[in-house]
Amino acid sequence: MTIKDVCERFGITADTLRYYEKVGAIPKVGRSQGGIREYDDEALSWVQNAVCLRKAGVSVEAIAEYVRLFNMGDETLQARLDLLSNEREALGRQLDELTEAVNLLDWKISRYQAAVETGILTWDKK
Amino acid sequence: MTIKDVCERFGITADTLRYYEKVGAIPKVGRSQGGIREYDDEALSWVQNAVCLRKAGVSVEAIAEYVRLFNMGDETLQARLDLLSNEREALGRQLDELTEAVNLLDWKISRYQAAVETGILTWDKK
DNA sequence: TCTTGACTTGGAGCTAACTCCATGTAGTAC
DNA sequence: GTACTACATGGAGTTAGCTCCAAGTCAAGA
Repeated sequence: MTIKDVCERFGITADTLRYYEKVGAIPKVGRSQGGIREYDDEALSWVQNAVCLRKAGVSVEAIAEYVRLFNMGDETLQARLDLLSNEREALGRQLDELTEAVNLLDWKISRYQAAVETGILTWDKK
Repeated sequence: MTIKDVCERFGITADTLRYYEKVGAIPKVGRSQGGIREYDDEALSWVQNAVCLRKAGVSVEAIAEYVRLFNMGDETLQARLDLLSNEREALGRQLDELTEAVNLLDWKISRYQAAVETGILTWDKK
């Protein structure tokens, strides 16, 4: 699979994909004899991992650290577990803050919908 | 209320608060005769709004645009409703991506917890 | 009156995560 | 052989959102 195919599949640019590889957020991808990147299933799942975590706001640095530990082998199992647990916790907090903002917006939107009909914008609770 | 009090209440820095005011993410705050910012209840609720939305990833620009429309008066009711609805939709998508990442991490963590006990890391589903 | 400390301003500096660019090469179409 | 296209690389540039800094003001305390 070429870099173009992978971009299209995940909706990111080739520059981003090369950038992820450069900083280690995905492991080095195999090359053809001409030097062109060739993505196999394993490479694809690494890309998927990076893209999914990035969309949730996990830093490229944290993702790269995970990859680094992974490449060091079995003695880093615990370190990887710790890293994932920390990130998981951070995402849990982010989920709370996102939910709070959604509630705020939903409430405001309900006020505005009423206001567009009645012409009166009010912030009375209830 | 002084800028320091507001910072402590919301867990942000004075620089951030002044920055929000400068770019319009909160309306201009009243000053004492000596030029010092004095936050009243209305100012506080604007700060709360900005902080809550920022934590969820809403851009400072979008927040400032809302404030700008608000200050223009009733003829922008519909525009404000549209803006809020768009941001609400974006947050909904963000919520989905966050949930997906949480599920991914939870699954990986369960694999690693097993691996730390058994010494064997496996990615077999279930 | 002098010092101290918390505030003010405008503007420069910083970081993360891309994004763009110049230059070069490999493989295919004619 | 030549043109074209898609890729490669290293490195510079961009953007959002702060964050820091220098220089100045003001109110309160010794």
